[in-house]
Amino acid sequence: MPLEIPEVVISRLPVYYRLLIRIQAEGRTVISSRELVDALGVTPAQIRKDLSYFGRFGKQGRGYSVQRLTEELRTILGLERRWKMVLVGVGRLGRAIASYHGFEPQGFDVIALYDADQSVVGSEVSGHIVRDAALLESEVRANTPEIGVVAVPAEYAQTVIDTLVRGGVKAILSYAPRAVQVPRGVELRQVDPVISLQSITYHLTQNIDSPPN
Amino acid sequence: MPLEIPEVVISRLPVYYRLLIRIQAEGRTVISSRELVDALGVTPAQIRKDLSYFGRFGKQGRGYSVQRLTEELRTILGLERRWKMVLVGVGRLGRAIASYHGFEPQGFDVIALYDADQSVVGSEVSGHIVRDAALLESEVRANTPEIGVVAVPAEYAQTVIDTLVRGGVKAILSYAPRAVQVPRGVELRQVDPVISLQSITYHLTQNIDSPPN
DNA sequence: ACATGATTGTGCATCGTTTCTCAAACTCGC
DNA sequence: GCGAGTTTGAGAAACGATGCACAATCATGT
Repeated sequence: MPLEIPEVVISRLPVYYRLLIRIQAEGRTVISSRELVDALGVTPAQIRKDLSYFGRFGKQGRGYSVQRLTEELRTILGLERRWKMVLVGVGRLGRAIASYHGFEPQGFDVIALYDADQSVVGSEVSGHIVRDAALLESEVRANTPEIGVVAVPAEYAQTVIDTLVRGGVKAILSYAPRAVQVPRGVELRQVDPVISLQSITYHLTQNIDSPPN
Repeated sequence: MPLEIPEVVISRLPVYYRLLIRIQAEGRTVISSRELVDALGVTPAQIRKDLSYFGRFGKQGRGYSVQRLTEELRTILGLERRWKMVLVGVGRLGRAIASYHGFEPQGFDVIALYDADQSVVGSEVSGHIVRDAALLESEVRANTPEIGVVAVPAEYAQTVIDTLVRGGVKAILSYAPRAVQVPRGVELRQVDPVISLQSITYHLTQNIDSPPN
């Protein structure tokens, strides 16, 4: 059943989920697709259609129960359990990721740090002893983290990803500024602010005088 | 002329550009759309069609001149000049961004840092004296940075963005984990690893036994 | 000079996504 | 309990993006 759901729809669900958490914290109990739209950049029809791929969660004339919908999305997205991540690369960027406090409250635990540089292996970073990247594949196999986070220099990214995949990781979050490949069945997401900036500058260059809208 | 070019096309150009830089560094002078595909996840036809929105850069029977195409993309994307950015929020995340060495070589300069916390205002971070966020709007107006980078806690993100926009910034790169709004004519990109992870876990939850592909 | 083989640029068909629309279902006030 | 007003869910239309296929063009070797 869930195999024909468009990827764009999936990518919007976490946005809905996060907004609902906030609305719930504000004490609202019911909300319509129309009201959800105001905070997001989408149409009511799109929200309704997106949700309709997974079931009928709303009530005509009323809207959606905030609690019910939050729970449904949590289930759909697989956020009722915790997920284990290993972080490879403990340079400047890796350290920032390791010390980021935004993962843990959302159910994502960094369980180990790896680096190939022997001068940092063995040192402590954010409560973890940095482990030797040579041990990566075997330890991933043993500890079965689901997600590998890659923060190594661009030229090593593909090799590290290949190692993670051989170890059995099923998803990669890459911060390396390079196009990389994963085999079918492995999920890949890339975090790349420079790429984002470079599509921004295209638009800034076009609107030499800004549009009168 | 360039106003009907699909946004998806624009978003792929920086990826092509980055790959071409690497190919150029490797000494290749000519490359076909077919070969470009191997490193990326797209079809040759898509690359050709994407490029054809902007002109005819290839030669039949041969392919594209790596140098010519790199230069064309640099021009199209507006990367022949430098761009000024201000960074708002000098917490853990903001410091990591301020010290990131990946922006400057690509033409993006952080010209100033701001924070509302008086205990960090005046201190030095990555070669800049942190300035008072109360001065943000007037100093943005005076110094005309094109891009505002937002790394404040989620609850302040919208307010900071509104201030940046009032000051005349025409693009926002937001690291805040919250849906935010910008007026028409202002470009917005969001960097949000948790959102990426949450679409990953949807797929990990589906493939309880991995697909046989 | 010509034949062979390669590769572009693009019209067209296909595929996917978004938006429109409306019957059905619900709420609320009287 | 009834009527007015809302809002959902989903089929269908509209829109947009992708991939196919091929004529046109170029390089190369004989």
